[in-house]
Amino acid sequence: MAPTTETLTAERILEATEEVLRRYGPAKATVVDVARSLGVSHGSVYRHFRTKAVLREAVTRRWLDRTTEVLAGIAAGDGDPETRLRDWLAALFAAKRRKAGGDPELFATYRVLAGEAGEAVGEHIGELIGQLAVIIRAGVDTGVFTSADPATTAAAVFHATDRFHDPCHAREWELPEIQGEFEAVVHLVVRGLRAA
Amino acid sequence: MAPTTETLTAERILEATEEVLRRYGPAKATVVDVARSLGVSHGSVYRHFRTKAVLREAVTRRWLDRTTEVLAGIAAGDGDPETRLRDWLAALFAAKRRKAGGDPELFATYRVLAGEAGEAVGEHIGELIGQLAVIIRAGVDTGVFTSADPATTAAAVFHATDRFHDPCHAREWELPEIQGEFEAVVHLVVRGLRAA
DNA sequence: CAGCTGACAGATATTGAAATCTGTCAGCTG
DNA sequence: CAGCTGACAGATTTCAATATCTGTCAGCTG
Repeated sequence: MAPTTETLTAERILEATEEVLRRYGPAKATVVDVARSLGVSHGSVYRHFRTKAVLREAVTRRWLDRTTEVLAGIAAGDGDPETRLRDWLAALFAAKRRKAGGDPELFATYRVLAGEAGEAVGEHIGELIGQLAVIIRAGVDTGVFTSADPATTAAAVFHATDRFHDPCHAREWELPEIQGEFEAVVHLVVRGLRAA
Repeated sequence: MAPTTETLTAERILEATEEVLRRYGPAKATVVDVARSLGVSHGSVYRHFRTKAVLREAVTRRWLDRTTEVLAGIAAGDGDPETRLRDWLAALFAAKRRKAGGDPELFATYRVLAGEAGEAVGEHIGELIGQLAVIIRAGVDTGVFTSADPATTAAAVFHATDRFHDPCHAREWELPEIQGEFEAVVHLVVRGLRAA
């Protein structure tokens, strides 16, 4: 498709793979398609990624990391912890909702990839819970939150809000009442964190 | 299969449909199979259920109602509301986990049916949230809980625990850490309900 | 005549042969 | 000689022919 003289790098292959996935979807995107779009033989792709699964997982990881970075900025902020927590949860929900609603096909594609990816998703969730733990610890330190074990509490906050970030609930994010439900859950969770 | 002299009733058709679904799964269970297992022609089945979709939804409703009944007993209890809430949530989670883990194929079958059913699932969820609202109102009345609007709060409690009852999370119910996660979320939610 | 049957039209699912893909590797090329 | 190619074996997917199913209804049966 686009025969270039440039060197074939892992980076260029990942870019091309993302493009092919966007165009053909997860079921029909093949390694041969990726090679074709780079103007090389598929054997060359296998030089950089041992298998198709490894290539796909690398694409998934990239995609997940983009979300992580944005939220890391909020978690590392220095404002009042309760506001930071609310902002973080709202940002996560908004990002997910935007992706799912804005380009449903691409979102569906990444949902399939995430289902295939072995470690990647678990690690991503671990990072997000780690960010929540930072916020909660900050709250405990300033005396606005209570928690015997911030890591466990962070996981609880993450799971209590699963409905608003786990892709398996994506269909429900279109419902008109979803924003109210989100606010009610956040209200309940924040109350549960407050120092007695 | 079992030609009986008994009258053909909606009840008997539902029973046979459940059996056929259990045996063949949701993809291969046909109206013809149901009729065959009752020893009648498929035209007779259509006399009681206008379409295959209506028949399947009726089966789904039956299945959902079995869960509702068990929990209604707990919700209507007269013990301390916090304990009642904990028991109710634990019973819901235990029931789901037992069904999903005990007979995964049957559970997968009902998951497909629930996905097809239009109103049925929404109504079922509405009933469960209604039961939670009863418990929360009891807690507000006795002064152990605080809630400006028990109906909204009940929905928030239900959604905060989605991870532990929504079938889309069924795979995670096998994880060893799930029980701890459940307890952490319940702890957080109960704290959020307590009167300040 | 109330309830059931079975043939039918259009929609959907199954099947198996042909096409394509994955992953490997010996050898070509710059 | 480092990096790429393209043919290959076995696995997977596609596609079109074939079979089955859904929903209807005129007519049979007890």
